[in-house]
Amino acid sequence: MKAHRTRSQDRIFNLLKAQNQALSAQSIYMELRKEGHSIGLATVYRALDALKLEGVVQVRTLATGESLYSANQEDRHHLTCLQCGDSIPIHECPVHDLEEQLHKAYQFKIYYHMLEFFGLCTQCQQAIAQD
Amino acid sequence: MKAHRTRSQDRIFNLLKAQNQALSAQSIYMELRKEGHSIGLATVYRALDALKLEGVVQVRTLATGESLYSANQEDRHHLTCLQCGDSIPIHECPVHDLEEQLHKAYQFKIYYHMLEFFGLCTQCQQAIAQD
DNA sequence: CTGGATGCAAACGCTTTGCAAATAG
DNA sequence: CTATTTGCAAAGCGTTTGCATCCAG
Repeated sequence: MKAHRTRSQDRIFNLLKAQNQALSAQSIYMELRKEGHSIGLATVYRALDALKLEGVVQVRTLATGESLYSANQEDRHHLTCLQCGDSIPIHECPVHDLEEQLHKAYQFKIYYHMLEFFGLCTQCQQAIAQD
Repeated sequence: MKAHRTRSQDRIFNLLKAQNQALSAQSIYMELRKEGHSIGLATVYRALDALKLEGVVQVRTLATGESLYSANQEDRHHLTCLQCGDSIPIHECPVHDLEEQLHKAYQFKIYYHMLEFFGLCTQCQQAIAQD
């Protein structure tokens, strides 16, 4: 078991903790460069992988294939429009009890969950109706 | 509003309906070629987009960035291991009531939802402990 | 001195786009 | 005949990998 955390991992973890929203790997990269660190994109991805496996960073994969990373443990779920891609954050979340059950039933160590709703936002419903 | 559905859309929709598991765009493409249709990969993606917007096809994006498409309406949620990528399907789902509430609260037309759990499977928990 | 961590650039894989040919109505 | 759909090839974009260098212990 590797107890130790590298310098890049520390920097990235701190950056994420200071954030109140999820960041893409690319924006983490650009942010760190802006701060003067000569980090590489590959390192960002490698560090995120490690933090992910530690369970301290969670990932949300967008429909575009891009992944957003965050270190805060809040429930942030979304209503995402299939047409325009807009995401409305919601806070309701009825799955914590289930998480406990699943842990017992499958011996699976659950770090976090993702709950996303897909459909059409009000505007796009109207836009499509007018076609 | 486009009522009509193209030939490719029909073929793909039928293929998906006949399936009891979600398929990637690439495997849909290969399956249709195998059946003798001279379809292009671009057409597959375009048709999937249209079906998605109709609300008759749902998408699940893997951590790899690949998307899986399905036409069945079952609740198929998963426990996914962050290390080995293995997915255990589960059937519990406590979010349908919430869906109704959200529809009313946000005027958002919900087609489907995705509920995914991430962590470590039993094997990977052990493998990591032995490092 | 040695193994891991790092940066860069090239490779990779899925997806999207440009465009001309085929097709539908 | 006009608009839409299609297939192909090329481009796009986020991510991963190969490799030489750097750094920590």
